[in-house]
Amino acid sequence: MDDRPGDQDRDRQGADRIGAPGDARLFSVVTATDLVTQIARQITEAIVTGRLKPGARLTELQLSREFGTSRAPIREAARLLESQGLVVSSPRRGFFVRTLEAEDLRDIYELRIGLELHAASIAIDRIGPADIAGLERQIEKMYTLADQGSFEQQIFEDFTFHRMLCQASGNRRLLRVYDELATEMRCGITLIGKLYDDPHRLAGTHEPILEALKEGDRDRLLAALRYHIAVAQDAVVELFAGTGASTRERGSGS
Amino acid sequence: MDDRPGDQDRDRQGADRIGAPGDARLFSVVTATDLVTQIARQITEAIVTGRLKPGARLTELQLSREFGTSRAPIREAARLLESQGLVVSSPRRGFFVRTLEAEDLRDIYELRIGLELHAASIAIDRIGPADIAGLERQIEKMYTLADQGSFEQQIFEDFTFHRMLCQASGNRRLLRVYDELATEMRCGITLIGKLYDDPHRLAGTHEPILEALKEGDRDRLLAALRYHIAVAQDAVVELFAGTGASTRERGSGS
DNA sequence: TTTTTGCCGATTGTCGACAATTGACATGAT
DNA sequence: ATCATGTCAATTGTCGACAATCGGCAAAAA
Repeated sequence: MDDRPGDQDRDRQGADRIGAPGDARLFSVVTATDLVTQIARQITEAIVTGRLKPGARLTELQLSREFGTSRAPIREAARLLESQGLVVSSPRRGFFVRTLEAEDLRDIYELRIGLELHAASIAIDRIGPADIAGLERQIEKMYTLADQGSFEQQIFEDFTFHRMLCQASGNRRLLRVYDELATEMRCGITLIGKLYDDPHRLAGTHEPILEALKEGDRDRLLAALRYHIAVAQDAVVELFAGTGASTRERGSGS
Repeated sequence: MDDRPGDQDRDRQGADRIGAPGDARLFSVVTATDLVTQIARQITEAIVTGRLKPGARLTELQLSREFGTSRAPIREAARLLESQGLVVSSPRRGFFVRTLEAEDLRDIYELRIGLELHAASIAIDRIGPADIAGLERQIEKMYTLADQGSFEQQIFEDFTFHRMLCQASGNRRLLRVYDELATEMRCGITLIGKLYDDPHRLAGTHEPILEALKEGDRDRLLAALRYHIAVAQDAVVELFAGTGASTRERGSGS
């Protein structure tokens, strides 16, 4: 009776050191990801890119026809997405793409402030040169993408920056919570459309954060980060309110 | 085509106002909860009470025999638990009850400090007399349970207090994150056994928090809360290290 | 006309079975 | 003795089908 899992929650991609150290890899790992993962990924993609509108109904039969699978993997993928808050399930009516109210966005950003400030406060004591260099490169990437690059890419790289910050805290659970929030934010942002008029400004607003982090100035770091997120929050909420106060269409009758 | 969910994420129990306002309810609602929910609940219960030891292997067949159902509900329940971090799944080996390392506990409590302090900082501006009264009652309950009451009940009521605090923030997502953390903490605490020598002390340590909250003194509130959680963290981590540095048994051979 | 009742289609909840893959063991070669 | 290979049981991944349940519509009664 073998009763121990192979690896707990190590990164699935981290299949390094196969042979002797320093050998050039001949092949890349090939993973047979199960249908559940693929389906969940595709649905997530459709939601965050806005191809699937909030409130859209998803029936298992329809999805299974579309994916060419049986309903079982669909169900599991849907449950996965439900636990991430991307869809909600009405007991016997099916799944619906999550609708975001203005209140939800407020909650998300409010929580995000607390989370990232805490992460930064921890990270400033633990961060090493490698992490700082990574953050610098990330800002660089954002600048180059500001000239050429889609809106979605810019948002994505912005999220990556903040993710790296959370990662620098060394707290896995904190990072997981950030990831959960990030999906929800993406879900809400894409349906707003253009967010920043000037992409360069988006890239630039990260520099004070990095500066304070480099100098080890906790107060300035927290202030800069709080300001940065609050600005984003105001922009999002305002734009969101402008587009109609809710992603859910009002009921036509009654 | 009807394309709107009946209710988004309102409480399922909240089936009030059936008839005219003020009528006495004749019957209580009867809910036919599906197998997945029941199974997930039972497994969770078994894990947090320690009946299922960390690292224990769970095969679908065994569980389906035990529950008397097919494997489908088992699978979905297991996935649900996995998303909550109570079990981990090795791709084709099955599910294993999550093992907690000392590092995990450190992460959990570290995150908890950030989360609850943020919650308190928000709540202090929004909290009303009703919430404060609720917190007071909760402390009372803890005192009475200190004399008579099981260890698990005391822990449970302690968690309830902190949960109410998070709830007072009015931020649904923050509350959700706390709930996630709470299950993980329960998962780790029960296997340690007795935590506080004096249950009265456990109840008493909450009073400074409530006092500061009542007076609207933010600094004192945060300090009291930080101290309270840090004490708990130290106690847990220390006891945890004492019992063997990890919930996972070391490999016997090798 | 309004309300109640019965029915029906649509959709999920659950099941049993098959196929694919894994890890472990035994066998054979070096 | 050690390593590689082939085989096998165990377990998951996936499928198609059946039954239970729900929401809505139409018909009948008031």
